[in-house]
Amino acid sequence: MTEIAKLTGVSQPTVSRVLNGNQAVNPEVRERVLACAREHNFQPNVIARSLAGSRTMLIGLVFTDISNSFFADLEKYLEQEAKKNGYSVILFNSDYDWNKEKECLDVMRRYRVDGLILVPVEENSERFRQEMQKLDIPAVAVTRRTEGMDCVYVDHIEAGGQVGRHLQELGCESYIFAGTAGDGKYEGFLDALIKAEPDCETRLTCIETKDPEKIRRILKSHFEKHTGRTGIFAYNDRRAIQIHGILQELGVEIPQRASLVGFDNTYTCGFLYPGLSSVSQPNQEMAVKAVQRLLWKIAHPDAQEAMDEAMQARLIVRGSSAVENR
Amino acid sequence: MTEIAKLTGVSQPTVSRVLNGNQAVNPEVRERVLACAREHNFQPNVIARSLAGSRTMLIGLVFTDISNSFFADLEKYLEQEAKKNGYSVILFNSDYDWNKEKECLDVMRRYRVDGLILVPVEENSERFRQEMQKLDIPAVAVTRRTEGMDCVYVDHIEAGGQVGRHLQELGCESYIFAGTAGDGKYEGFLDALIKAEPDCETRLTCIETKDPEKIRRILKSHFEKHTGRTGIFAYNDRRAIQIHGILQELGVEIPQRASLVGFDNTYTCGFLYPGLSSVSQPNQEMAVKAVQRLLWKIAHPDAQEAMDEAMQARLIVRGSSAVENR
DNA sequence: TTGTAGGCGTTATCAC
DNA sequence: GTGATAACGCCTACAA
Repeated sequence: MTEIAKLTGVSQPTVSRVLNGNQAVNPEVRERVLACAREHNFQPNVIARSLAGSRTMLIGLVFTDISNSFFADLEKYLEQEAKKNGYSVILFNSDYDWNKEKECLDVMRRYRVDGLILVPVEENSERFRQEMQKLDIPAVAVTRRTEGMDCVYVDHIEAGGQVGRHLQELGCESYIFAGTAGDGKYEGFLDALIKAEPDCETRLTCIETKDPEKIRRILKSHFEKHTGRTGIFAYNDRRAIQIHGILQELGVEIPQRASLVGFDNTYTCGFLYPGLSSVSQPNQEMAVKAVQRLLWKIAHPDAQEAMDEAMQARLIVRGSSAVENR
Repeated sequence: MTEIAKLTGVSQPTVSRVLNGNQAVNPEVRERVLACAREHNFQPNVIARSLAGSRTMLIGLVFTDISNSFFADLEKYLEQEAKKNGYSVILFNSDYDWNKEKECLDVMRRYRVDGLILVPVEENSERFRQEMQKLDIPAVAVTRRTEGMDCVYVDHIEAGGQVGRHLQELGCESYIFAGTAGDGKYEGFLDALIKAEPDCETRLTCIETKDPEKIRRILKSHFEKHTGRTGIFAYNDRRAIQIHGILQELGVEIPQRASLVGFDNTYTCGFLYPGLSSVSQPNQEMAVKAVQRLLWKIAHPDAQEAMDEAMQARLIVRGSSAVENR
């Protein structure tokens, strides 16, 4: 800037004013300065700007694992929305590790990011709450409901319910849930089933392991015992795709004997055969909402109430749980 | 820092020296300062540090599309390696759009990133070369070979060759390549085929479209006409998975009538049935190499020669192109 | 409308 | 060893 000031024969602050366009300057001077800046492809030093002003125009992103395509997708939309508002994103993975997450947060603090969007590892632990308090940076949690903190997420319980009702309509005789039993998806799923069949819990198996070999054995013995239709709900597409493959390998007909539903509606769902039914999360909307809320919090630092609004997921039915397939 | 200085009764620069640990300070003072810093959970302002010193400790990452799981995976390793060396990453997507890429680069310049790792949209265009020159930031291209610029990438031609030879060994009567004909993968694939069967080009079909319906029609008519074994090579797993599904839908036996090979070896490959053969890129090694090279360039700003080292891909054979499957 | 002065939180360069 | 003091590149008064 100083250089441009010299070249155009004005003072450095004037250059600043022209480039930021917020204050009145002589049109003639403005043109001269702009031309010079363009000519030299001047890019303002945002580092200096950050130091002088009070904003860094940085949004910190902390994911558990960006190589999960669901998060990768989300990050794209977050970045998009951030950029639209003049912000850039700085990104870290916590690897589902609380200590790494803590480290990430420290680094964010060092960078004096204006705001934080994160997928908390321990969304409701006390130490997480304390850490966030100590950090004192406007933050929004995504994907997970976080008590006492702004968050946007889809209602897993409700989504699980949708899946439960859907599989029930198909006339399943037994059910399998692949994932953690403590999950909201499980809860909603089970609740929906119980509502219509109070005794169904006896016909519901939960596969918690991730080991493909174990999953294979469990499924094999299950389908040897059960001849009727089984409704399977996997807590994410990755797991669902895995099960999809195992079922094919075992020669279990999809959807006739096994009706399968995944979660996240990743692009692969439509590519499989039969297509994988899956619960679609409103990714882009979540991203937009999270960024908007964050910007609002940045603008209103002493707002009290935390936003806690569940978004609706939508079940996309494909071949793997088609109602009729004859 | 100033505050800590006051609290401990030393000067601010001394605090700086203690915290950076590079200069000699009185051990007693050191302890006092460290304790105070810990107590207040002091996080140095890297923005100020960047402005004062000459390094931002930021590495800019420009991807074409991080929602592609191959890139997402790569970014994880890049970030990991960067962090290991004290760097943080700031991330942008170019969306395969040259103008957006240019914008990203400008923003990187504004942030005065110390170095740049990018997946260029137009790896060999003149305007890209000029832009990089103008930018004048140490940079390394990943994934794509880039004339005159440091780059780490896998040798697509060689990889295509591996696939060609593999499919040939299976005794295929015709071949399909799904992807852009100009690609290195295609080139190597074709070369390998021609080497053994000079006339094979007449039996090679190229599917360039991305439209699933069109792909479906082409495959359908192909397998109506050809009864022998067809070797199919898709330029990435995404496309391969799509074809995998279509083949199943059409009732074409894999691998007996259609032997399928993808590219990237994403996690889904092992989950499909039959498992999808795929070319595995050494993701982590590429990431490490890229970061290391970048750090080296940052340390040696006026090094002349560009590194241009191709890495080896490795074909992972699974059920979709199993040699025998009876 | 414009220039001058001071400061943002560090690092770097001096003397002491 | 340590404390002044001057940058770093910009923004925000304030004064002219």
